[in-house]
Amino acid sequence: MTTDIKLSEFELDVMNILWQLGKASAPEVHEKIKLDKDVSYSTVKTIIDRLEQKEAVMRAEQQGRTIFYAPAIERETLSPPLLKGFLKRIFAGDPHKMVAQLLDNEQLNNNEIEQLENMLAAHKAKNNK
Amino acid sequence: MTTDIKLSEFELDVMNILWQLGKASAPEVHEKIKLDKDVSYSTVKTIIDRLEQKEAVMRAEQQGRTIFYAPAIERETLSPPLLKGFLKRIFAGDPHKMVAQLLDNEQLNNNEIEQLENMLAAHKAKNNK
DNA sequence: CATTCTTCTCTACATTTGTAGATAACAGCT
DNA sequence: AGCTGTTATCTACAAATGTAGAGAAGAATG
Repeated sequence: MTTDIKLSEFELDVMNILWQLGKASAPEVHEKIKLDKDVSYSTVKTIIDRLEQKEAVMRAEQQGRTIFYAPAIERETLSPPLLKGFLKRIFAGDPHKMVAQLLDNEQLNNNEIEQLENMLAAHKAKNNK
Repeated sequence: MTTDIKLSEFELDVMNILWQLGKASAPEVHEKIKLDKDVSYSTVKTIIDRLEQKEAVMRAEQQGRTIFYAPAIERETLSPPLLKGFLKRIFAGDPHKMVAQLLDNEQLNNNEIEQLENMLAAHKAKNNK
């Protein structure tokens, strides 16, 4: 019952910005969002308000009448259930399918692939312990 | 233009069943869905109808008055854009974050990890070519 | 064939989501 | 103090989504 929070795509876009910046005012978030799609300030502010309602963001600070918002939930808290659901829905719960596609889509260079290999090796080690 | 198709969670659940079974009647899909959550036949049928509307499924066969539906879109067609969006929203576009979490959440045994390692090796080889 | 069962079709509705305008209230400048 | 720009608040609305009942229509069976 803890992480029963459900965020929409747009809400996640905003969360992402906040996770990146740590905290930001609504106009700042608007600016960032506008790099991707053309929406009005009001729209963005509404999303932020809803996130506040859902207790996904909090008012962290205030300068004059400008409110700075910060995430009230960490990415690491949200992502596990989301990844699980996504995996299930899109890849029939099979991690291999997913990694395969990841490799096909993202053009990872050898360096990056090696990092992944290291991760795997580390996990194998942990399994064996 | 082509794959500008947008499916909801529930719709994806149904697609998943169809992808698994190849084809199925609405009552069959309902039965499968009920294993996970308790919804009425009507609800499931509505979702199927919407999928048909969206041209994600098609009527493949008819026995008596029972219609058998089949996917009109393959998982492999849908998943790349979805994975991309998901990666961006949930993991700030960083595949490493995602794989790390995948390893943490899914308990992969060494065998499975080795399969992933092979995949990576294959990709490295391809990169070098 | 009359009845019952199954599946489909149609309609409906509350909630969530994306979208934004109108207006209020404060801050900064002249 | 008055004006102007900025940000917040409030309200609204269409579309998408989850949900399901009522009723029709064909299939099965006594």
